Amino acid sequence: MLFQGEFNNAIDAKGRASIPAKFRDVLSSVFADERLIVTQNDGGLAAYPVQEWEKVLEKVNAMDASPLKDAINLALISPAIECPFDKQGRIQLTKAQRCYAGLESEIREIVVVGSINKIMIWNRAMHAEMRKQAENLLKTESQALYNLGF
Amino acid sequence: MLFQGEFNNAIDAKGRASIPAKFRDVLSSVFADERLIVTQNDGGLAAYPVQEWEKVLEKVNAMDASPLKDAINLALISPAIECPFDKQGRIQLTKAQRCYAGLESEIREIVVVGSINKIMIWNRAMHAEMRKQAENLLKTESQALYNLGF
DNA sequence: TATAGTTGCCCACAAAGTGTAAAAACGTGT
DNA sequence: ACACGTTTTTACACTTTGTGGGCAACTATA
Repeated sequence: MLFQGEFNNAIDAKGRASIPAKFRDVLSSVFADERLIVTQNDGGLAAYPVQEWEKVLEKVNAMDASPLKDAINLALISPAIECPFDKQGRIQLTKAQRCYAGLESEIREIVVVGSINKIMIWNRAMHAEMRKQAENLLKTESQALYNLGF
Repeated sequence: MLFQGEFNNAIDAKGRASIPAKFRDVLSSVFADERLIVTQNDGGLAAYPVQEWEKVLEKVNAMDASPLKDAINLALISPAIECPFDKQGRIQLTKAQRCYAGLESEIREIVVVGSINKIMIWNRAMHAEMRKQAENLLKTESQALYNLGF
């Protein structure tokens, strides 16, 4: 369990997103490397420690050519870019990244979510909507949840 | 990892496309050569550092004559021309190039995408459409993505 | 040779990105 | 509940980058 928990942070007017101190601690203590590779995934941004990202790259490179591989390259690999931290623990997101994640201009509210080996960054309103939909699905599956121990 | 990331830039009324500063840095620091060879590929424009382009040429030349080789020459090699930078970091695209890539007249919005050893330039709307289709495919392959570490 | 279109070069302005400092908010332990 | 240290946000100054426009040189066409 590396990255865990949700944090309601903000991006400033220049598009810098503050990453929770807990996640930065994980980066320096577990990975000894404060760099993040940020890509676009499923309407949000996904930030991987370099080490984890390289594992992903190797696996993708090992794939035979296929439409799936092309789609992965187009949608997930090409947009990926290293975003270094500044002294305040923030990363600068590019325009294209903010545009993709619905974080243009006036929108400052984000949620930063730990997801095992990566960190997800969402438009907070969008994330709330996704959660609502997930909860609706769960309501129809109470037996399955019970069996899982929830 | 040479060229990486997506950048929402513009072409001006004269057909000049600004290339992101990050890519220009890679050109001068890694290749020590600011020239780009621009060709047409898959509905967009592909720009190669001269050095990389020459590698491609050698490999194609080494092929035995075949319909495939002819097609490569016709569609990929012949249209290629060198596009030098102006002092503002832009390259001048020809009419034929803009026409091929769907960048006629009024269309100003492009996306410049790093793709390892080359730089792709797309009509932004077209690129968004391609991404959408890629993401649709990815949605049907969530198990495969998980296995790859995404 | 006149004309229109294209190309390259230059400048200038606006937008975006970077760095630093300080204030506000938060959490912890006493 | 209070004080303290940490974390996050705000604010401002400064630099870089991207974009638009002017102008002159060149090209092609008629």
